[in-house]
Amino acid sequence: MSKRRLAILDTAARLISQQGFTHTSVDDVIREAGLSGKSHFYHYFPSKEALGFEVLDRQFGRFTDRGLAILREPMIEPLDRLSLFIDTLVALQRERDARNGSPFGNLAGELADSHEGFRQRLDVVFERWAQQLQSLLWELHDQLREGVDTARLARFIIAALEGGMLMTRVTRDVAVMEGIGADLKRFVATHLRDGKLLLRTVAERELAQSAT
Amino acid sequence: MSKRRLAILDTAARLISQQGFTHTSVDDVIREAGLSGKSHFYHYFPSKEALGFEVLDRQFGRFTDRGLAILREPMIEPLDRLSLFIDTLVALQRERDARNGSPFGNLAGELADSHEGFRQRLDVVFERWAQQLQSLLWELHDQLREGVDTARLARFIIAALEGGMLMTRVTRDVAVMEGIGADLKRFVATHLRDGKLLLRTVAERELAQSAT
DNA sequence: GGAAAATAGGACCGGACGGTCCTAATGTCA
DNA sequence: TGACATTAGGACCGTCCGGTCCTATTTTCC
Repeated sequence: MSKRRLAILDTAARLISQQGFTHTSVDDVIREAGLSGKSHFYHYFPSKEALGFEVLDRQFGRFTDRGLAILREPMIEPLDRLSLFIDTLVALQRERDARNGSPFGNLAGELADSHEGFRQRLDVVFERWAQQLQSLLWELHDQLREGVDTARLARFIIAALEGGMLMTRVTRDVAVMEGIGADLKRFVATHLRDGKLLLRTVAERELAQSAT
Repeated sequence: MSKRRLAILDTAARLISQQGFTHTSVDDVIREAGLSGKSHFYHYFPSKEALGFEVLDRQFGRFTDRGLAILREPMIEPLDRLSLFIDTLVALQRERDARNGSPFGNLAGELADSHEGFRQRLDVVFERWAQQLQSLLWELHDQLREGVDTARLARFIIAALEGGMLMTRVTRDVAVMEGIGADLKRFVATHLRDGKLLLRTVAERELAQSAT
């Protein structure tokens, strides 16, 4: 994969997350990526749609490596991993000044009904995400109350997070996302045998670690 | 308000919820509403944007009258009202074959970042919605555990529902929405003093009513 | 009957946009 | 040196789209 190609993908990813797919023109990408013209762009990608698909795939790859990876960290306790993951998404909203939201949620909102190709890819994205969460919940199996539907809980976590990012984007208020993160942790905690155990925040986790 | 005007608004609402605002052209509306041409449309609306704003306002009006109204029903217990409201949104997804999702969430996903006018209107929509939920939670005040942040809980409920509708639209699977509705009820129940009290489903409510 | 609103129909404009085509210079590596 | 990918630059096309303008006819209501 050439450097240019990567630059185009990164530029497009940024523009799409800022303006949406429809609102991002090929000319925008060409200008922002410093290409010389249309033919330069079409030298690397057969169509705008193909670019969009690749951006989505790439974005999910990054998310898998950097975001979902937290869920698999072997050195951290499962519950703390989940807590950390939620904190990461909250922090992401803060960094972006409560703009942009979730790349997947945005594309879903924009194209799920009108573009079957994107819908299917997003379906896969959410399914993989749910699987990662489910794996973590399985690890917690002996700490979980009986009868917990892990698949359902995994989807609920995603829905709450995506809904939270959507509302944060509309209200432009990071506090919304913070509240939802906190509530979500408490909800997960109610599925534990020791019902009173709340998920620790990052700060508390670091404190506990430095104490040992 | 003339009949034509209303017909245009209804047609536009349908098209926008199916294809999104950007993807719905004025010519689409003209064709589907049976207008004679551009001038006929622009006789009633100054611009496509104005049409969009009015569609949104109207849709929220309907939602307030038919959806949020459940939250205010004086003859039903507050908890049952909330349960009914959640069931209503789940049923709506079922009716629509897990398509379309929430009109507000869709517009938010499509335009929150790129169109300030829509963003502000959607902000108001979510705020009013949250206020209605909060009023209901206040009614429940003496059944609630101490320290429950009603504003935060109200926003969480909306986020979970909107996220659920988004995921349902992507997966095309109503079961997703059903699971989220059920989990959401259980989450609300954990805020009650009697922690074991689960929110009743519509069926259970009717059973209980017919028994009295 | 007359004014005003509603309906009808169509030509047209300017801009955006996805995409094609063509030519030519420059770099890269065997 | 020759083959090939990359970079460069621009002309062009067809389509869609929001919006304007103009001219009539029909309906509604005072």
